[in-house]
Amino acid sequence: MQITMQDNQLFVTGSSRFSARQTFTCGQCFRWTEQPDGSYLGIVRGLPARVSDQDGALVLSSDEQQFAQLWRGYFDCDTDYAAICDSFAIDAFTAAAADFGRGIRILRQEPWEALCTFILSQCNNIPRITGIVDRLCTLLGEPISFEQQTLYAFPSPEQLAICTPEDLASLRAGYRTPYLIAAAQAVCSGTVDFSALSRMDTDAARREIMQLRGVGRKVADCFLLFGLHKLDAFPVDTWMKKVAAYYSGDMKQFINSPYAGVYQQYFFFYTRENFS
DNA sequence: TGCCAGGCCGAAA
DNA sequence: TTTCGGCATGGC
Repeated sequence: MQITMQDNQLFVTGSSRFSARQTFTCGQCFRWTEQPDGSYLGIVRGLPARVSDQDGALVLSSDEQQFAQLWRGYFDCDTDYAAICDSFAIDAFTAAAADFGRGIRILRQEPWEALCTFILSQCNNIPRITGIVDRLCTLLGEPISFEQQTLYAFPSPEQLAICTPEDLASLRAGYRTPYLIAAAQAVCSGTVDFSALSRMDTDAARREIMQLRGVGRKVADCFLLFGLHKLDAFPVDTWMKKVAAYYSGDMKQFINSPYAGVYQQYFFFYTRENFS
């Protein structure tokens, strides 16, 4: 990994090229908004940033200290994605999927935010999920000024735990609203402990988080992958069937792979763009 | 207008 | 264990 500073921007290059569009629009996160110049604005753990890519480099409005504290981990800069991509390519379909999504990084998102956004994702579409999350942050999140704009941090569990469904009616999240409040209360009471879940193996963590109302196998696996970066989380029995319908090969070697969760996102991105 | 979205829950078979 | 209707809402 190489880091250079130029015009108050950090350029990060490594073994794999980075694509802001692929990383932010592949469906793993819902809080980065595209700007007219093609860059993206977002907030992670209360810290705002502008992110873009240039010749495969990750370009970040950050200093080196903040990069070391937050963005290096968030963008998973120490993982060799080129090697992972290459390992996918065992036939024409997987090679095409890997090449198609070669700029994706599996972000290390804040667990609480990932849990909420994937609770909201159930039986929903990405534009609407994005809208609900945006309204949630505008309603309850801390406003933060950044480059003459106001961005909103993701609200804390404590803020959500004291809300009633009526308080959140403006989100228009439908039957998902009580699930969100219940999750917040579980986090506040210590029933759900992200640090403890992070230390568990994937199956144990899945069983724990599925105790929450409104968290089934699909939401749980998205939380495990995107919130806890457990790359072996994999919802074989849900949407992957749709992928398998397009794909006649043997899925077992993917399901058993330590990078099964990463496959999930590459396949999802590839099939969504090409088959939907 | 009608279909369906990156589901989950609970009842019934 | 599997199947199925209901659930809120709104993109397309």
